[in-house]
Amino acid sequence: MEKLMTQQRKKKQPVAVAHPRREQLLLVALDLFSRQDFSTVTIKDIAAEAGINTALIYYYFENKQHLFRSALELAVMRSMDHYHVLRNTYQHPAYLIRQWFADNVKMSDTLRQLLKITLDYNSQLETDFPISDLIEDFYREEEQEILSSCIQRGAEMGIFKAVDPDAMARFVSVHLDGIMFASLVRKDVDIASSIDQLEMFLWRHLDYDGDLPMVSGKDVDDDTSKDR
Amino acid sequence: MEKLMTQQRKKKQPVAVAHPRREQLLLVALDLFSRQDFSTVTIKDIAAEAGINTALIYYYFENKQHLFRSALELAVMRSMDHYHVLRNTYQHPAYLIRQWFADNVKMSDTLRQLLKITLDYNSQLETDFPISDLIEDFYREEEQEILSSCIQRGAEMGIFKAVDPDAMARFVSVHLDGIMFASLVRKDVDIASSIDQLEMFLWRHLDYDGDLPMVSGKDVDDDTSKDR
DNA sequence: GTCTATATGCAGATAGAC
DNA sequence: GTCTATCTGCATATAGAC
Repeated sequence: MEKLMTQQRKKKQPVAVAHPRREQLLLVALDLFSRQDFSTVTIKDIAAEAGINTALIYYYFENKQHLFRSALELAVMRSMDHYHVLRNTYQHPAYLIRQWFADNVKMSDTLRQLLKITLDYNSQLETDFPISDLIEDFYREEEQEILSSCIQRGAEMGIFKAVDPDAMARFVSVHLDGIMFASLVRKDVDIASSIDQLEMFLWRHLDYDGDLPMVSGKDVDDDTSKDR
Repeated sequence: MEKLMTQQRKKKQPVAVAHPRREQLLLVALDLFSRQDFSTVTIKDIAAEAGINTALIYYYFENKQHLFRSALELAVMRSMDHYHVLRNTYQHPAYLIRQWFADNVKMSDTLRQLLKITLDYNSQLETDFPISDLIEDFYREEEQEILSSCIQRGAEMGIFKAVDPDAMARFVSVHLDGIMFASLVRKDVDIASSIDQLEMFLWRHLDYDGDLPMVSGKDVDDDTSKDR
């Protein structure tokens, strides 16, 4: 019996959007995997949450690990799509950076999920198929393609002080991870204000007053926000 | 049959040091739990690594979760002891802060373990006995007792610019978490230089040149370093 | 495609000898 | 204290009817 995923594998689009049931399963899995971890989420849980039978999952996915990987792929691709739209919507470095921060606040749930799942994955499936490529892509998009290039362009335009763009981008990105992590393990963390504070720090280090008018009405819509 | 741990529970010192076998098990567990996570580390693994029989673990610990919790307690207490010694060794705010950074580099393995285990714990045992108290203690010691008070004292001495000490301490502490997290999921993270960079940022924000002579020979010894 | 029924294996935990 | 032997339950995964 030729199964579905072998066909999926051949396509260039690994995260299926065409198959509604498959996608539904991915979304359910993503949600569960982000709240608990790989081992505590059972196939039955996922099936129950999706309202289908346990065995059906094995029609759409080879096994639990592949389901997990696919769910993670979906999450990463969504975030990267978002970044991509963001990059193409704003040209001005300061605007783009400011909007990037705002989006991170809006997407904080999704990002926190991603962060937690990534960490799980690392300790669970080290031996198996790699995931690092996905994660590296994600961070490169975020750091190099957005932050670093903005900082560099801003310096060339003369509105930012010249700093090492890569180092600065890395610093901000690492701190953002810290915020997400802290919000997972500590009660008294306010993500929005923490990100605000991070933004202030960045402006200060770029010798930029950051006193931009908020670009309202042009928000890049976060289509994952309806998850909650 | 009255088991051992009931006696342990009565003592004021929950992490046993008196029982060598028990402590050995905790150390082995700590090591394994930090590399994999709660579900993938089996009782058999721990027993095998410790060179004893599976059943013996249940003589020393009620069940797997209690073993896990005890191991985490041990790790937290060790770190807090370390902080405590550090606090009592250096009085000068700038020295203490500088040494705090240096120690974090030296203890980075331990801290990374702690961070990962904490996150695991949160997603595994939410319903069970709480761990938040331990973690909160740990962070308070690190942030409030060391960083925040140093920043404040430095400001009173006139060597640091006056900033909100708690906010600044929080920022540094969160960033440190970010570094540890990043080093877990990304290949190209150099902990030492990342922490160095964080230290630079702090000095800059305190308007302090940070050009202290290194206090050599007075290092607070890290007695957990022999783990590796 | 979706289900029922079931095989398989393994991890956590216990009983009890020594 | 430490072991051998074993129970129990549950999660992944498969076979096969519809």
